[in-house]
Amino acid sequence: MPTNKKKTQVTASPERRRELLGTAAEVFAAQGYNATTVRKIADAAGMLAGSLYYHFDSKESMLDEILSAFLTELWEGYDTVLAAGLGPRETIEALVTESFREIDRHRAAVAIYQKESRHLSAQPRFRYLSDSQQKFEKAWLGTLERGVAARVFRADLDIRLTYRFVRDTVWVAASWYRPGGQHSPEEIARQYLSMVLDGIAVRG
Amino acid sequence: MPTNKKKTQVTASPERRRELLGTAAEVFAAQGYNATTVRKIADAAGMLAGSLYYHFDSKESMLDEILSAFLTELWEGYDTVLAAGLGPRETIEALVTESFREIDRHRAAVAIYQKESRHLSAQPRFRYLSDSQQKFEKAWLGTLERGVAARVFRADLDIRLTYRFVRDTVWVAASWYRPGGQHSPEEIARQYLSMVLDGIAVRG
DNA sequence: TAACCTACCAAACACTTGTTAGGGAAGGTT
DNA sequence: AACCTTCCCTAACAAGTGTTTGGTAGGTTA
Repeated sequence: MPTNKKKTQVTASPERRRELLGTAAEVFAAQGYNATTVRKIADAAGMLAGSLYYHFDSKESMLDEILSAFLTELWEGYDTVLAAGLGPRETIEALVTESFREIDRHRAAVAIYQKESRHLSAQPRFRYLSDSQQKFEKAWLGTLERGVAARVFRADLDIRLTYRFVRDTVWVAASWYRPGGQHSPEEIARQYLSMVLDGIAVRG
Repeated sequence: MPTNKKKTQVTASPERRRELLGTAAEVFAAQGYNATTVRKIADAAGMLAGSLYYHFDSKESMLDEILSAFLTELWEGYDTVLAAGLGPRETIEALVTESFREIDRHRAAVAIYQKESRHLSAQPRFRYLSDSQQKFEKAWLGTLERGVAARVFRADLDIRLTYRFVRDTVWVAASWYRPGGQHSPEEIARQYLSMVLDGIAVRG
């Protein structure tokens, strides 16, 4: 018999885990990770604080699971886009669209990631956050550089500034986006791309 | 003799208060408000936790003072711009430039504001955060609408989306901006404006 | 010198925090 | 009927939290 299983995972059902992680993510996103007590999570889930430890072995592991699940799915989509061999502009368009779809699916996780990733990435357990961020930068910055070289993106801008600009414009949307609103993720992506690529000024 | 003074403000010197608020703001910005203990602040200030209460009457009042001081100064600058009677495009340019100057001066406060304002604004004590946000929206959204009417901004974009776009792209900069870097606030503002107004794509 | 003020320390307080241990009810399996 | 599994509760724990109280070294004033 295998003995190295986590004790809390021996009998807990995966569906219930996902359900609880969902409510935990909502509370984390709304109140912030540190301001969220396990009792608040338990309240939102309709149970008592101690009962959470039947499914998870710590508050931190809930956060871990939420973030890593999100990043795993995110990179699935990104890698598909990056492997498609598109041109720079089309790659940016696809990445932005994919990002908004991800915000649509993992709104809470994205919000948490935005608020907490900076000071979490120092912890060894959340090392994968920095790794992801580096991969992220490589993908976006590389695409922008290709675009400048191919003369589809302007060459007179500081490219790192442009990178941060594009990156931020996409992800901060998670702070106000609500699924089921009047705009679909694809529509929001279209408008964002239109602004980033062509600007908001009327062309003279 | 006046008796309605706050007890902790009777003898504390304002200079020392500002000094301590500065280090507190740094710690809040780096670790997050809730994750920051008063002992950490005291450590950073080279004193013991209890000694902070000679200058301030609570941890929350430190946060309050940091945020309200920032917003007061911010609106001083904004109101000057808005009262200048500039055209829509020039108003946007001036607001963005002013914002980056504010980020330069109150980097920590801006970072705190960004992370915490959402869930703080529910508290009655921080009501002024919502007030400020409303004023903010009125100023920016109004200017954008004027610009669309005057045909200097595109009419084919969702204006609320544009507002969020412009607003967010400016303020998230506080999360990566470091004073004394290679770009001055004005230079960063110039490049941001160039991207927002004209886009990053090469004009065909 | 004596009284006073400023700015801090030392030590504790009541409370909240994440977490654990043991138990038990419901329902399925043998 | 006995047993097992799943899922939660009750009740407590130790550590950490913001805050208070009383004291005190050193400078300033009377």
